[in-house]
Amino acid sequence: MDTIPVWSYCQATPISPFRICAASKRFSPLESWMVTLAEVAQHAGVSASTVSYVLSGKRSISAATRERVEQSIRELGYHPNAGARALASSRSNIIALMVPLRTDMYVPVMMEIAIAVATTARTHGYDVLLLTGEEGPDAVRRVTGSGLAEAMILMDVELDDERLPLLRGTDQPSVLIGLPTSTSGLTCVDLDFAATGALCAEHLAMLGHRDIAVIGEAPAVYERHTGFAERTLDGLRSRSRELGLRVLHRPCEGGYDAMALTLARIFDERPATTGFVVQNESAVEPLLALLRQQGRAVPEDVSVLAVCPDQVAVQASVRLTSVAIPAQEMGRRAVELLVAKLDGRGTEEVVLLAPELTVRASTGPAPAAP
Amino acid sequence: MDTIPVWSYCQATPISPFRICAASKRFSPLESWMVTLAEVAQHAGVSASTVSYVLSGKRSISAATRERVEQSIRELGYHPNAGARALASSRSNIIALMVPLRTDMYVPVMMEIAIAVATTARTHGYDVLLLTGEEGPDAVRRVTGSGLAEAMILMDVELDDERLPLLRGTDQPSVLIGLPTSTSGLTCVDLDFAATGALCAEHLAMLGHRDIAVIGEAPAVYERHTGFAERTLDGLRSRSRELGLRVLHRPCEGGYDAMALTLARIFDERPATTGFVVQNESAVEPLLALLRQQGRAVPEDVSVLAVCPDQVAVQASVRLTSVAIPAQEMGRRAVELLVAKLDGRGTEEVVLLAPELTVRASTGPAPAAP
DNA sequence: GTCTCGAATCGAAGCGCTTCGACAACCTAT
DNA sequence: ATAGGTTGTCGAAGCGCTTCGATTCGAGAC
Repeated sequence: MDTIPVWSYCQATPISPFRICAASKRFSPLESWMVTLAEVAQHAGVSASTVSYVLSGKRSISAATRERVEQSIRELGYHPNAGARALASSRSNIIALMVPLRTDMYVPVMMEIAIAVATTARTHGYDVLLLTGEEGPDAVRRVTGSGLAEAMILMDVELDDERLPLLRGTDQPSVLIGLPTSTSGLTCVDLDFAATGALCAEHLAMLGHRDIAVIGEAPAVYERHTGFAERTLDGLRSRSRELGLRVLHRPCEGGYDAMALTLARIFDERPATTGFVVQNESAVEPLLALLRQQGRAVPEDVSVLAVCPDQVAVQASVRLTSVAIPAQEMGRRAVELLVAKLDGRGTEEVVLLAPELTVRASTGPAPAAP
Repeated sequence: MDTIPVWSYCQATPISPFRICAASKRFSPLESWMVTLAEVAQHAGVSASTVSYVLSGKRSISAATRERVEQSIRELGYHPNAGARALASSRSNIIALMVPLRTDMYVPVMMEIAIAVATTARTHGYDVLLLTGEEGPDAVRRVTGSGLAEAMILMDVELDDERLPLLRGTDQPSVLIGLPTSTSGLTCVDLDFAATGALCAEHLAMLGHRDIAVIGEAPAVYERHTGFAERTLDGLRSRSRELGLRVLHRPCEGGYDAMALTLARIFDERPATTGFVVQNESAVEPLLALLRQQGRAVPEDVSVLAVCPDQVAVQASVRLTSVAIPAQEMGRRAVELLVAKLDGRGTEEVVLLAPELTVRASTGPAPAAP
């Protein structure tokens, strides 16, 4: 729809010899030889600064002028040059998003967060630069140092993340998705995993279960002290203690073979186990299949409670009672907090989203003791 | 091959006397402690242009000078300003990656591609801007127009994608991951899905199967004419014809309920079906479970052949014979083609990766006809 | 000893935009 | 009328970097 009548401004605006020569070399009307602010200004018969103010709205402009300028912008197909803008204003309108390089867990959640970040950022006029964890702390230095991005969002935060000192040491706004051990001077968004764990314990306790098992993420996830995994466990354990539940925690790689081993060990050690909490998407289906195979009915004999996105819960072979992971919400909130900081409103703050448990078909009253 | 960015050495941002005097001249609010080229030049006792040439290597510099400059860069913790660079050189060193907004299919593959793109891009000195499909063609216009990104990679290309005319009409390099109907003037990377389909047909035919069923992606995927789904089907169908296989194709939403319905219909219409080709990650596990439940053994009674990443194939309840989707390779190749174009080498080109079938435990000889 | 050429360096002119101070032109209130 | 505010617009000074001559200085070539 942006038809660009090249001729109209070729005739009208001999700005510089450079321009003329470039324009005459030009072929297709769609081609992006950049139209500049100055050209728009000349076309509209105003000064460059006026056009700039029309664009930014930082000074009042008469309706007539504004209209004329906007018309010219449309006619010429003008797009402000991002580099020039960034240079002159020290604002790049880009925020960096650092996603984990590893794909040993929860890829769909990561993706959903990333997409939510990107779309929310756009509604606030920002673009998103995608950084992988590969570069590690250097990426933070590079991006802050070069002014490429004016703020950043970090995912997959470890409890004692090595990027945090850098973040604290810079005046560049940032938001973490995840919750490190110390949050002083930081802004964080996350599901309240401790409350999530507690909620799981409560639900199972309420149903009369006494022995429960937690099927966690892969051991590696715990070894590098990923916050959410440990926090879920802590919350679940401490609430369990209060409620008199016995808890067994077993990390699990996911997949059938690993799950089979894990499950065998669990029933070996605690034959009376009747409740499962699973926080590993790739372990859900294997668990259900193995239970079925062993003749344990869900939810009559054992209950299974998952911590996973709703979509996974409803697509499983048994519709799972679950605590949802609100990936989109997390991405959205992170951007909003960041934008608030960039606008000067907004503060250091920790936002913990309250967990919500949805009862579906995988949990029920504990069976009467044999 | 690529110049190594000197500034990546520096560990911190030490304070220098020069900064103080320069800073007092300046009142940029946010980046008031940015070290500039000029400051490095002054510190090293050379002119700004010399520093620039040290950085870019575009003119010869004596070893002594080079060293002095690099020393200063390190001491001052200098990072070139991205905006200024982009403005002066018209090269932003950013490539845009447009990912699909929808998450109705193959999220892990998308994520893997995205990460491969990001890491490969970094090795060539580029950063990646994350665009979602939400903005549609406008995003292309915005990004090319503003010079924000100097090139772009598009994922989730439809057969007759509305972004293609824009791409053809601009001189901005681009690479598609996927294969539209017409590729003239475009560079594309994709798995050769037609060959993939053919390969599946061959494998099952070789094993003696006569009636096969294809469990495809959700109907919506076909309705919007996503290339890979249709091409797989075409390849499979035409090779099947040659081999005398009868083919039934049923799209499927994924999940247990949808799969149960689909499967029932298939056996209704073609009771003699003994081979399945699945191209829908979320349908794999349901299919296996249902077959098991119906007393059909895999691979003795029916064979199941998947088109999916290897990781999915080995984690399933039966180790699946599969044609791999080489997500990483695709991302990597896309970037390499793009960089080649940006460097002036490289041409329009269609790269189709040859499919590779790995035999695992889910396919075997067709059972003797009853 | 002069001439030429290449290597090494510098100075200056932008790149396209934002922003600040200046200034007309018009309003009110005196 | 005049002082004092608005309002709308302009000119010019950068932002930090790249790049294109121009310049200097030795080292051969003659």
